[in-house]
Amino acid sequence: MSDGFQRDLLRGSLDLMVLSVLADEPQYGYSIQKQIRDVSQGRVDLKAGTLYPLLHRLEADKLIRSKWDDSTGRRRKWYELTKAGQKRLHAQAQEWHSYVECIGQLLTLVLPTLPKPA
Amino acid sequence: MSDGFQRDLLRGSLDLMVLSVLADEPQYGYSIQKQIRDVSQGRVDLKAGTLYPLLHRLEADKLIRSKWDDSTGRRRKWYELTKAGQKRLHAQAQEWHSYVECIGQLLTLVLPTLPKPA
DNA sequence: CTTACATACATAGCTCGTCTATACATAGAA
DNA sequence: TTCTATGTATAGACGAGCTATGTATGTAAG
Repeated sequence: MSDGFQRDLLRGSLDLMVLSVLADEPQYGYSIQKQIRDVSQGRVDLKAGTLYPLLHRLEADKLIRSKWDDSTGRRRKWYELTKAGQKRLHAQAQEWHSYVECIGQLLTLVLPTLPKPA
Repeated sequence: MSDGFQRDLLRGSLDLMVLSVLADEPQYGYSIQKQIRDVSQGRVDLKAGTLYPLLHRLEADKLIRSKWDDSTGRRRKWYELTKAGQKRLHAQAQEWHSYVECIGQLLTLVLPTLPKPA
């Protein structure tokens, strides 16, 4: 993730990120990478070595499915959510919110003076 | 973490949790574990094999310091934040809020219909 | 009394997601 | 033609958190 967030923060939420950018419409690896980088203002910059294995894992788990497009000079592998992927996305989003709330409580409990999120 | 959150969510935020429960007052391992379990309503239940190595790592990094208390039958190792630990805590809290906001944006951008956090 | 459980700390070894490094190939710009 | 951006891919290293196990004491139940 280059600069930006410390590496381990991503762990466990990268799936959520990728699934969520696929929620709208099918995309290919490189465009997923770019969109996440843009939305995060460059602070989450997935390397190829992170993204592609992740996509392969999601596909192996039947959460996304892929289709090659060789019609142009650039070979692109398009991914889209499966039904299971949509379910997983919603479940993970719920869990994420719940987790955030949980940490937030811990922080406000013991550190009421801590600077609040913007 | 037993049931509750999927394992990788904790990654990168466990340090933050432990540092934050130490912000108030010195505590020993077992009490840290209990407090985190209580605040999270049982959903973050650190195993000994997770907590103690983590504490040793934090101490090796000079973010906390320890002192044995053998005055009672129960040997307890009390930990407290160092100055560096306080700095790290605030930095990590900031980063956490920033990261949460970032993910939140991604979720609302592509999934405006997603259930909001409570 | 002795059995059981909560307390209290510790380490060895495993898992597996993310990272770095490397590889190959095309399109477009300098 | 040389450099950059695009586009996908894998091998190997790293390391945080997990499981399993070990030791030992205080306290309550039977």
